[in-house]
Amino acid sequence: MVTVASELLTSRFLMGRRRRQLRPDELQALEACIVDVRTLPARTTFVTRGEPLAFSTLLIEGWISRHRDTAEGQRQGVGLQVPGDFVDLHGYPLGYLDHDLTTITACRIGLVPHERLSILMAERPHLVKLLWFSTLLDAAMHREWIFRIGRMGAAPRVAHLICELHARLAIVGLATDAGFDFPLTQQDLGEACGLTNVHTNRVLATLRKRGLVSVARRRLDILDLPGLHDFAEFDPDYLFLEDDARRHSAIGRRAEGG
Amino acid sequence: MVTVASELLTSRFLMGRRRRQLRPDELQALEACIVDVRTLPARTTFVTRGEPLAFSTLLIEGWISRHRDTAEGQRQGVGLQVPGDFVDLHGYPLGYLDHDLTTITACRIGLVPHERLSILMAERPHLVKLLWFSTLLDAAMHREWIFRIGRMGAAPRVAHLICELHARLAIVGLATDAGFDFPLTQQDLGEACGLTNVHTNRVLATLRKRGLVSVARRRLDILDLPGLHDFAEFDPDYLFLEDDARRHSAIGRRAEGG
DNA sequence: CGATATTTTGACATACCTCAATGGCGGTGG
DNA sequence: CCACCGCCATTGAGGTATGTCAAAATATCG
Repeated sequence: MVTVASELLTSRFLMGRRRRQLRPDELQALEACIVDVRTLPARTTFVTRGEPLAFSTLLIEGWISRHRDTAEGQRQGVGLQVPGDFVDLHGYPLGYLDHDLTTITACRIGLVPHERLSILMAERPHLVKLLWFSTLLDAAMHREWIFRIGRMGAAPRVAHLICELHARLAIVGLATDAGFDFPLTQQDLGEACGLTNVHTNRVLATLRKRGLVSVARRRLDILDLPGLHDFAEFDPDYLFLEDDARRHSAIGRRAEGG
Repeated sequence: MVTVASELLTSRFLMGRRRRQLRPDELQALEACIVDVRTLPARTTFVTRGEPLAFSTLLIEGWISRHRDTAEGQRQGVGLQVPGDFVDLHGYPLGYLDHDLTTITACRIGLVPHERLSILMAERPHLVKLLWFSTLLDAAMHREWIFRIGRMGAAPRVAHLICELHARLAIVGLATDAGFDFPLTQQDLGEACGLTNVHTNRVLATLRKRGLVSVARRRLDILDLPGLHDFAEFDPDYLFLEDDARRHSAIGRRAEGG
């Protein structure tokens, strides 16, 4: 388990995106909005569709799934959240969510009352623009997911999600180009890709045979990152990474004419 | 063609959602942000992925598609915009878009410079929260699209999109429970649903045979709205409609215990 | 009224799903 | 430390929804 360098609960928020635009006083103001820190066990649904919300949740440690379920018990993932994500900030302007939030691993979360956000709205327009920006990152990822599920075959689809998770974890210091801790079951992965667990299993077998990635024992090993990016036709423009974050690893090299 | 009652270019913005929260002075302030009105011909791409943006676009009349294209020329729709939608307001916090914007019909659009939005940020926090809200509606629709494409069969999938468009057009006065003008080709519809045009054609045939909807000559006739909602398992919670808008037609009746 | 885009139909291919059984790993308690 | 139990991963056989390719019919536009 990697230790966070800074003491701040918000230390990973917007890391690798527009964090440099966060002035120290703004960061302090945001940090001060976190009135409580809680630990949730794995596989716990803590926000349900339609429930009125008075708090938003900053994810400090752990993984969270956003999902919608059918009456027949089928589940479609609509997002995956990793440390640094302001999981349900959109609950503040919306008032309730259209989907559920469930922990995948045990999680540490910070609670931010909506009244505090209203104070920021009035007093800190520049910070608010960054908060707004962070909710739009989710929307951009949603669009990529629509594209992925709508037009890509199963194997590149899974590969693409792995590329996305790698890029997002890398910028918050939780992945290297060699791999990362990976708590998703094949069931979870399938739910995020619109696939059954059985077919997800077969896809992972082909990705391993192709020498791209290997998933085992809650760990994902990247065998060939450029090959994986090619196979998935991964272009990280939609993640709105800072230039620095893109140069630090193979992420985004393709766009720079490699 | 329906005539807009009010003279305001923004008259349909947030109509049926939280428009009542827009105070008259806020509406005026927003209207004053529109520095230019233009007409675009049908089938014109006017914003491309990655291009730096200095304006956002309010759609006054016409239909617009948001989409991502593959290298091989396949297209996946990631959103459809109808009058009243602030099409690329998210370009303001993001700086550029991750997708393209293309007109489907000829369109009237209002241009809003980002500097004007920055002034609103500083001076009108309450209005900004409503603008933020409106961008999150897109995100909520994206999530529903992920669900639709990931877990529903082709026929309910198309039916669900039709339900969504009906609900959205109804609240801005462009649809009745009998139907609405429908400029999408079967190709367009397929692109929005992750289907081929051939299969979309077959799906529309079955929806007609089931007595649900009939699409012909740029017009969509609803034959059985409750039946359509049932078939699509349509629940409009994700559209964040005002209570009034939900009571005015069959939209949302199901949620009220019908 | 001709040209072009769109819709419709058919035959065939295939990617993914379903159901079902087996195998392996990890945690828990004796 | 070992044995058990439950979850998760893996494999197989067979079905089906949707895609592909191609041609004909029909609408739309200039």
